[in-house]
Amino acid sequence: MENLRERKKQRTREALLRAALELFTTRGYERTTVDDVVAAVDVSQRTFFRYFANKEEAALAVVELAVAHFVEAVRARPPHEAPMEVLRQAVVEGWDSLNDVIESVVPVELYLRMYQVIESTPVLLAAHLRRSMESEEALARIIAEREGLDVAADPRPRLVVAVFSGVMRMTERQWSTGADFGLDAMRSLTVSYLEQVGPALAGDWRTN
Amino acid sequence: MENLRERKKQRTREALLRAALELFTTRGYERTTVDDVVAAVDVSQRTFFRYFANKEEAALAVVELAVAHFVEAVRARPPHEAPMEVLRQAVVEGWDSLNDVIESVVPVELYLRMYQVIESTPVLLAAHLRRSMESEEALARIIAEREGLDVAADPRPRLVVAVFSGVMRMTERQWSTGADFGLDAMRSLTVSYLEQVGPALAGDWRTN
DNA sequence: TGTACATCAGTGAACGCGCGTTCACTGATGTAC
DNA sequence: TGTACATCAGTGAACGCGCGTTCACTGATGTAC
Repeated sequence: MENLRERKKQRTREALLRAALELFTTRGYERTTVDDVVAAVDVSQRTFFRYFANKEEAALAVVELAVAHFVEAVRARPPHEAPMEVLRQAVVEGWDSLNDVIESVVPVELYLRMYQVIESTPVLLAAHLRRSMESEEALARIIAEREGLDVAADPRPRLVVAVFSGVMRMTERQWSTGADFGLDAMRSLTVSYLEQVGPALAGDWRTN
Repeated sequence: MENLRERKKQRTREALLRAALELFTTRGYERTTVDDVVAAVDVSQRTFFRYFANKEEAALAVVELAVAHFVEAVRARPPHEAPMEVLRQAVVEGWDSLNDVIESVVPVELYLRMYQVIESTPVLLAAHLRRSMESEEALARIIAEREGLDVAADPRPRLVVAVFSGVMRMTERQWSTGADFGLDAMRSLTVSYLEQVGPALAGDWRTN
């Protein structure tokens, strides 16, 4: 950002990203070619691949942003909190600031629509899930470090993250296919589901 | 299977599948073309696509078999068992019979090697995760039905499956990258992790 | 048991397609003096 | 403030590649009589 060259790069990247999302969300991911995107921004195809390793990466860039934001929120939790509580607090608190983070790059409304495209496009959903797996590993390491544990020796950090991520993925799914599709709805769905995990795991539901 | 034509089809399919797995596991998935596979079996490329919708499907066919086997095991659990127990029992018991199920199609050793290829090939891992998501939905419906619940109204069936699947995915990952890579090791890893989920979720680990 | 017809797995060759790569190049921006 | 050189984003055109599709066809298997 410090000099003109950097600012120009930033602008080119954002123009590409916005054009890509606009096309993906209106025409569909599969039916948008990289050539369509570069034509919209009026740069060469080569330039696109300078900013994004592949088409997929452009589609998922904005989700990556949200994930990074969440991971940072986890890192920032006070050291006395228990693991599950750290994750829960980070995700809930993350929603509050997410709006601004997204908006600084691309309209939130576009982000939300892109989310639905990802969930409903098999290749994108698949890529998204694989990337989520990678963030799980990162989260497990953060938790382990907080607790002074070694991920290779103690499975608990990975376990708690795996459980948490399982619930989050289910939340994403329900959210993206549901009627109320806004950041607030996601927030309350998250809270509600995380509250119900305990009871759901416990014994026989019929005796409750 | 009833007539000659069916038996021939079966044999063609299995020849293609075996050749594909053999090539994928030795040369790698990306560096094996569909043309390589059909050349090994000496049929036309067109024939390959008659049996597998795409290259990916051939690579994941044998995993699909194991998943279907597990889903059946879940269906077969006695009605008095609690949800989490159903899943746990089904997966543990599933391993016992899995060997025979796999072996009837392809050598188990090839199956195991293919598993490692899937875990280490980004596109395949991504596709595998997406498919797993689909089985999660099927499992949730089975659990809901057992309990006389509606998946749309009560999130607990999906929650318990999401948690279980999160743990299973972590198990797969640890297993496939670990030293002891056999069906028995997978079984004991599963049991061990499922045992530790409760404690891992509970409060502060340091007080234990 | 034989004949006539229907079905359908497999053929082979050609092709469209879009992703991602490659190259030598241009011109704007940055830096040193 | 000006000059000379270095850096590097962007160009444009061409290309390789393999997946997956298409077509009209052949010949083996199945079925009806």
